[in-house]
Amino acid sequence: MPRENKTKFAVLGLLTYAPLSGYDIRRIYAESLGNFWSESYGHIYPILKRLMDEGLATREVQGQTGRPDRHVYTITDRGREELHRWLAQPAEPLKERVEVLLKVWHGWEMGRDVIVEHVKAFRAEHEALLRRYARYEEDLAQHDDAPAAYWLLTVGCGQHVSRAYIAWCDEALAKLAQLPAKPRAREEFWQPDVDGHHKETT
Amino acid sequence: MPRENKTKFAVLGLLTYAPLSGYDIRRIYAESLGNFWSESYGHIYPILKRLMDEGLATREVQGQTGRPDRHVYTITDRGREELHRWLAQPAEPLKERVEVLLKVWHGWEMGRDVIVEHVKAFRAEHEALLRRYARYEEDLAQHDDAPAAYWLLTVGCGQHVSRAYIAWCDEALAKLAQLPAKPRAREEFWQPDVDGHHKETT
DNA sequence: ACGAAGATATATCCTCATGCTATATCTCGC
DNA sequence: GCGAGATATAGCATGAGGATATATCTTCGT
Repeated sequence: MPRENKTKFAVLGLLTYAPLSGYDIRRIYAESLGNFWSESYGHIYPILKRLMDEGLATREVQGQTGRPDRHVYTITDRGREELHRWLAQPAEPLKERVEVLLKVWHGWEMGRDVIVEHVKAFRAEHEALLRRYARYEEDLAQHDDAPAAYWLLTVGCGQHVSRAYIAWCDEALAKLAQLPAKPRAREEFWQPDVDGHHKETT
Repeated sequence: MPRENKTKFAVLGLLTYAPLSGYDIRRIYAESLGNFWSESYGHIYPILKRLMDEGLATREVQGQTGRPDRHVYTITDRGREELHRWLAQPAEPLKERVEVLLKVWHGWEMGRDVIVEHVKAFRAEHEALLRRYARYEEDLAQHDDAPAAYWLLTVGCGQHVSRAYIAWCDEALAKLAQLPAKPRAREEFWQPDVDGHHKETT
């Protein structure tokens, strides 16, 4: 079975709350779903068109004086069914690409100090995220709609994860401080292990 | 500036440790880098070909009796320079797509119990990951090469994150237990807020 | 001894995802 | 009155992902 287009469901999901245009969706993304679901904005318009073709949404073109027309999409009953079908399915396992870890992994190739900088930057990134989560949490706390309870859960997840990353950064920085600073000497290791004593050159 | 092909550097990075074939790379991925860096195997062979075209690696074809030939790639000095150039650059900010959170976000649309199942499955996924990390950590602890210190750091990160996810799951399950089970009644909320009292129907 | 299952090995295909860019006009502050 | 930024839709090129094709050898159970 081919992979499902997740963007489709993210967009469909937003349409359950109100009829929206592509531009609206993009804006709402940035401040809510964007916390845990990266979206390619260039993908939204094609998806909206497809939703219409498949009968999962209807489009109403609102002519505006001066500005380009607003294409407002409304979810249909079939669209809602399709969303429910997906929501009921188990989520696929997480696939991560943590670039900073790919760099850390090659630490010995580059030398310690470069890695230290990467880890520090990563730490700063997550401190900024935590501040962002706190702001969003405050916003949500103001209206106690039932859906907001679920939205708050997703924010909580981001907070747990960012705190974990920060804790790891601190731990990693402490460990890095005890490693030799020099990068590898070219033929120093990973030789077929015949003699059993390949030490680093400090 | 266009986006950089990260796969290229992941592959190039592995080649710094030994000359490898596409098949080798795929296998090594699965058990080491795969912990934090998902790779599309269908991408590895084209990348290897490109590395050769760009003079970043050389290829040696080892004819084998019976089996297909092994194409073994060796990194060149230019390849190593290219890798170093990338390693020195700051990592791009993390972009996540946590599918389970996208489902949780729509919890009110589906009803509580479906979400509870998703969270439980997510929890199990990370407990399995933690077991995997523990095994890998043991393996690494056996040979105390200098590069292994960096590899251990990446494992530590995975452990922090998985523990954070598990903690969040427990917290979320407790909170979910206190929410009403019923999914939303269609026109119950997100109306333009004229009257200020839209309650859920429990 | 024989077949099934799985490892070894390279490669392609199609779709999804991403980020940049194009295009056009209005609004607001300076 | 002019530039910066918001409003609005859309296309393009490349990166990423996963299923599948192909072919042979090894290992294990029966």
